[in-house]
Amino acid sequence: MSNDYKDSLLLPQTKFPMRGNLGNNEPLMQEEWNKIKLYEKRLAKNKKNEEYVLHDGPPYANGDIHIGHALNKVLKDFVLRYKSMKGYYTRYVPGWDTHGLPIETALVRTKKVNRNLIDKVEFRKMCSAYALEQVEKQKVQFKRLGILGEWNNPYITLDAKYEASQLRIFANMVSKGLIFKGLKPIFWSPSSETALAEAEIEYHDKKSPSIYVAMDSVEKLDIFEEDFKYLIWTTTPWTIPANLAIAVGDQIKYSFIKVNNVNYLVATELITELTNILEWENVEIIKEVKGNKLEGLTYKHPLYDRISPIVLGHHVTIEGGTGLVHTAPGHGEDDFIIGQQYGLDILCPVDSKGYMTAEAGKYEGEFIEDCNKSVVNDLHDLGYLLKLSWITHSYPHDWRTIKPVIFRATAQWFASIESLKDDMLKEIKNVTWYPKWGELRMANMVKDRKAWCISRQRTWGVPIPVFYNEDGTEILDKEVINHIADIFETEGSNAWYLKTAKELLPVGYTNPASPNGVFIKETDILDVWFDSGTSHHGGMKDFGLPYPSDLYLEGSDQYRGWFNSSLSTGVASIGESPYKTCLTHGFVLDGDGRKMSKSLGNVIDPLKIMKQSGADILRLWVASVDYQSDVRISNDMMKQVSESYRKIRNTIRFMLGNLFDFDPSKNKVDYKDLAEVDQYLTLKLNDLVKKTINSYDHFEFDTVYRDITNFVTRELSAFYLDFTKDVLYIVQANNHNRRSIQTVLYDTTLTLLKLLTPFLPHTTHEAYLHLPHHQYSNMYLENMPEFVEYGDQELITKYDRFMEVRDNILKALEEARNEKVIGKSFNAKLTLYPEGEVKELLSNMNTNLGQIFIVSQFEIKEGTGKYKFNNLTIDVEKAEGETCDRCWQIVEKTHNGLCQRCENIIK
RNA sequence: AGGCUUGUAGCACAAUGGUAGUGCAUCGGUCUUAUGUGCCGGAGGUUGUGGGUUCGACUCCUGCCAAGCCUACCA
Repeated sequence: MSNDYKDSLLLPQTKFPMRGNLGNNEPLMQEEWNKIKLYEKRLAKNKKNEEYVLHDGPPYANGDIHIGHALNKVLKDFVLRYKSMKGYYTRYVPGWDTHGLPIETALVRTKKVNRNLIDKVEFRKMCSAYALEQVEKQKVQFKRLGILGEWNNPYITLDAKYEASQLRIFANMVSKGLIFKGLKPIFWSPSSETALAEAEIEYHDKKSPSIYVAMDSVEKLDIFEEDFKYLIWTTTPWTIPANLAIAVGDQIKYSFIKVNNVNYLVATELITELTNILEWENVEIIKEVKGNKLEGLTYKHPLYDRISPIVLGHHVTIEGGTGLVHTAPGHGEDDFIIGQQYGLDILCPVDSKGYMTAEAGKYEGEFIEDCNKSVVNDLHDLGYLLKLSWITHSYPHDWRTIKPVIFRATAQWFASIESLKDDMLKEIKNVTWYPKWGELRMANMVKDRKAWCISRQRTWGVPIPVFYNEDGTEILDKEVINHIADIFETEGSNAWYLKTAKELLPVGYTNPASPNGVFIKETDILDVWFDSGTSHHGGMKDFGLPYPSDLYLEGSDQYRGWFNSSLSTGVASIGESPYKTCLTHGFVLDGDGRKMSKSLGNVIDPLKIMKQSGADILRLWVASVDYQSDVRISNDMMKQVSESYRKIRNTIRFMLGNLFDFDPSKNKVDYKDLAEVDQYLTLKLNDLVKKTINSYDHFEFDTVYRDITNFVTRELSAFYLDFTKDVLYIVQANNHNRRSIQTVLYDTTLTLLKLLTPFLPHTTHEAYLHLPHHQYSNMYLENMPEFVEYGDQELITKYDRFMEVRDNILKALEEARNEKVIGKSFNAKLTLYPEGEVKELLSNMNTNLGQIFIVSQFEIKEGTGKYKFNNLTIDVEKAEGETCDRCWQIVEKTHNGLCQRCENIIK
């Protein structure tokens, strides 16, 4: 019986299971890593080496992590693990962004907190507790991904130390004159008397008056020497008192038209529409003029004795209205920007409750809705109103009171960007950007940037540490702010609310503008982008990490966000970008390339994937995609990645199995003594190392993934591991050929485990523990393999060519199989008839070719065979003879069922 | 509307301006000494689309379409 000899074979033996069961095993492994302090161990190993710092961008502490977080953190772990295994001293301090509106609203929603009734400090304490809960939750989820770092020593923007650090940057910027106060229109809710953030706005339909108003031109023009009126349209008549300009589009064509002996100027393309709406008859088009010719002309305000200019506005369109836009810088974002450009006042004759102020003249005291009526009536009486109708349109409302909101200019704090721009642009050039277009995108963004509004009328954040004097002037004093920073550092920012101004100011502080020693505290807080934007200090320098960091790695939305705010504050305070390299990843879309959303039901949950398939599967997906553009994820893709994972895992398992009796310290064969094909494999592996290290260095993880999987499938599984079985299983344990092959397998296994550890840290560690005579207690303590100069390029060239010839031979064997000449290749007798270059090649092959082709009988002869290829013809016949019960080769004659080779071995 | 980006086989990715390839999936075959495994082979493409430059375009230019990020707009 053939089975009798099975025990005499050296079949693979390993306890490394075929299935990973990652969902269950990974958490146990992570616990173990935590217990043995793996992160610290690796750091200690690199202690004396060069430092490499990836500074973590803080995720917002709210909700479960989503697939985008997973992509981000996994990519970071790839970099960190790779760099660590390269020997760099690579600390990783994770961070969290914990202030801001979403947490305020989460409390209001989930904990039913009534903001109007609760004490400010009490509310802030609740926010803090909630944020820290979220941090802990996300921490667990991030760790589940297999990310190593200082999870017990993170930077959190609500920490007292962090807040203090942030204020010191603010103080620094104050001392450089970069912080100033100005007016800016923002969403304002008269019903709740508060500023609103965009997130607190709901859009509802609202019925509004729609009015067309004619305003008298002051000048007559060379090209049109008659009086005329500028025609504007608005749905907010109450803003007419604040009108300070009319905006036109510079490329839009306008026409002077005559209707019932009155001349109007309107956009040419809107004449027909307006004729209908205004029920005009006999419209006479007189002259056309381009918008840019109108700039600088003036008109009379219809209600006041005021002359205002015609200005150019990029926002002006001909999609509706008249093509001339009523402009009130105190009541609209664009109006405001144009106002800035033209040096207009920011007139805002409306108080916090929505009543007109004295600046509105006769309308003082009227609520805006009433003012609408008054203004319309007056315009009508004065003959400036051409039409009043009512329209229903989508309009912003206060999400709580469901009452309409208005745009209202209010005093805000700004950080000057203008004076930093040149330095920022210079720094952008010095940063290395991945992908390359990042530089362009960033530069464009910075060029367009206006002053940064850093104040928010909220509660949950870092207070702006400014006091007001008795005369209303603000105290912008570096020393004072640093003093506040010191207080925050020990007491936290609640001190701002718990202490009086006197207690907060330095002892004995006086100011000429406050002769009675009375000071008022600012109530605004800092924009959360200022929080996270200063993390290069609070989360980096303060942790003993160098400035600038080596790498920032975030999603492409952060060009506008964190990269930008960090660069601003970095250049402002240090004069240098906080990052040397900036690497961005795309967004995760569904299988069809569409954005994920709850309503579409196409959201993929990383926690679920990890539970079902494992973090290593998720990580391998990250490795497999071109993350620098947008990436897709779908169940099909996860299936594909799982297949790929199984291939890798099983190949490693097979190699481990064939190393069960291999001790490198005793059995290792020197390179020069390896069989030729074993040398070839060593060289191919060496090439893989070179390519892979290079790809890792350039953050090209998908190339690493592809090169490795190709190597595993082609070089190993389909070639080397297939034919070497005839040696590994059959010959004596200590046979030189066998040890030679095992040397390659050992080298290959260890090298692959090393190269794969950034991607599959759980799997490689598990496999490593099953690798006989491994050196360290943990895979992660190994270093990356290094490229070796063997100087044997000729051997590679020769074998690469041979592999092409091999393809032909395999084809011939396949055809013979289709013709039922043979089944498995061991049944075959293979005869080659090479010519020319192939003949030369084969004669140079210093190896057992029959073994490589896994045939029982092999010959090279002169002549012509049945299967024809370039410079090679081939015959495949059924091998005649008897099958050896042990090695299954067909030989001419067996003794007791064994071939000569096996008989010798058994003895 | 503007800035930036992406579009190659079912999927993931390649291709100094020079015959469109690799892996996975699929289909067919084969082994059972890697067995929830291995090996071999086949099929699969007007490179989103219309123009242009060129002897020659996946590659360069341009219009359009689709998708994504960020701005802005809705008076």
